[in-house]
Amino acid sequence: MPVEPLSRPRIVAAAIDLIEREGADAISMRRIAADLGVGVMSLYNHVPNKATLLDAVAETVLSGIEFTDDPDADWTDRVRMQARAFRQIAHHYPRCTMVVVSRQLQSPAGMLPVERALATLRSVGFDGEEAVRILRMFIAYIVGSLLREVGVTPTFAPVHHSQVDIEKVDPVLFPETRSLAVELGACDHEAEFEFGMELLIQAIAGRLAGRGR
Amino acid sequence: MPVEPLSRPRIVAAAIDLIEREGADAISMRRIAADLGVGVMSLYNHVPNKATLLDAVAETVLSGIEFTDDPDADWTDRVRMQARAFRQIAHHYPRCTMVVVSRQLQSPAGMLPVERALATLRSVGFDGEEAVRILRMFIAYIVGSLLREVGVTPTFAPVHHSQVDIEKVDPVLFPETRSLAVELGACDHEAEFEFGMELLIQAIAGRLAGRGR
DNA sequence: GCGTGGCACGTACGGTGTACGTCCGTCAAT
DNA sequence: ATTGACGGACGTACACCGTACGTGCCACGC
Repeated sequence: MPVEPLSRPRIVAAAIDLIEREGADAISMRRIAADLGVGVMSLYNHVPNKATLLDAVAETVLSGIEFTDDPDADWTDRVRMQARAFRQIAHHYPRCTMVVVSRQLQSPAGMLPVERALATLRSVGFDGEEAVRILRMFIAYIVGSLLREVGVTPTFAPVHHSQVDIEKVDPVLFPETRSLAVELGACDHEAEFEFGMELLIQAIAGRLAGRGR
Repeated sequence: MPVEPLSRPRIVAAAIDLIEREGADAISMRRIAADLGVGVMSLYNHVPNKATLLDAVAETVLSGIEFTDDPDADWTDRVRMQARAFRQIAHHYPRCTMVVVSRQLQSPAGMLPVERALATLRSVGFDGEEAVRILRMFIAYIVGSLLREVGVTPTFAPVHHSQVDIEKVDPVLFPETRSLAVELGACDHEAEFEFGMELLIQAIAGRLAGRGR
């Protein structure tokens, strides 16, 4: 039986699968090869080294983003949709998120979202420099949010939902932290993300209005 | 001559030093021990394992933040100062930044900035829930910004200041990216950070005003 | 004097990424 | 049909990693 021949996409897929099953730390060339039922060194016929394999993982994950842009919609809705699409990767590939954000890559997969966002911002009336700045700000916010989301479940450890043991914090040194312990302990990532995003949209909308005068 | 006895702070300092000199990837218990002129296993008398050593690194770096809070200043200035203080770590310890943000820790070092920020926000009039949300948004933005700043110099590689080879991008597929290549290539991190921060402050100021009516 | 406990250290084991050489199946040119 | 080249799968080997474990030293309380 001719098993599917080894190929770069198959290797990348196996890597993603392994990361999602056992976490980013568990990944190794030997484990990937074993999962594929193949010798370790065979991988190197298709991938130059581990680092570029991880780059390929990031690129593949990123290219899985589904952008459904409606040019007729309100521009704020278009921004919302694009930001949410980006965040979706954290749900589809939670364990891969750290790999993606910790590795800046220069490829069409990373450029397409950029192109879409710039087009949207420019169509609203922002000039080039502003569009780039606003985009960078959005990306920083989204990346930071994703890091928080995945950071809270590094290994899907026992729930441990409160970051800090309430009893342990000194009420005189940290009065606010103490009194807000319950709010700090719980975190509805979805709501949190939407809250910040709305604030950002509102801020750039204000900037747009102030610019029109 | 009685060389300074081995101790946890000395080990942590050596680790930070090593990371700053050779990058986060170069760190290993053997290298740290060698730098200290000491056997590898001696480290384990003061540190249970590598993971908690890195936690200690993060905590030490974080506790180096200098907060100079002026309770009489305008609250927007106080927020500005706290955000900038946080970002300072990326300048003092550029190579350590990734270690810090990729590791959520629960310790006074991580809690003090939180306490300060919450106190500031509450003093302005935000209720607990809002203060936590706003703080989380700010942290997400700052962390994302720091990641961008350190990501651009992963190994202090040859300048390589333009993320993408302008010639390589297809002008029909990526018209905006192409026409904004120069803006995308250059990035004044300081200005970029300030821009986003001002937008955020403006946004929450607007929220505060709207809340007062 | 004599335990005793902390600390530095060496050795060893199982893991990692990957350089290198070898083997074999396929295909082109003779 | 024979030969030659070549690409891909694979095994071996090396340097390095984190760390469990045992050994020896030295300063201390009794």
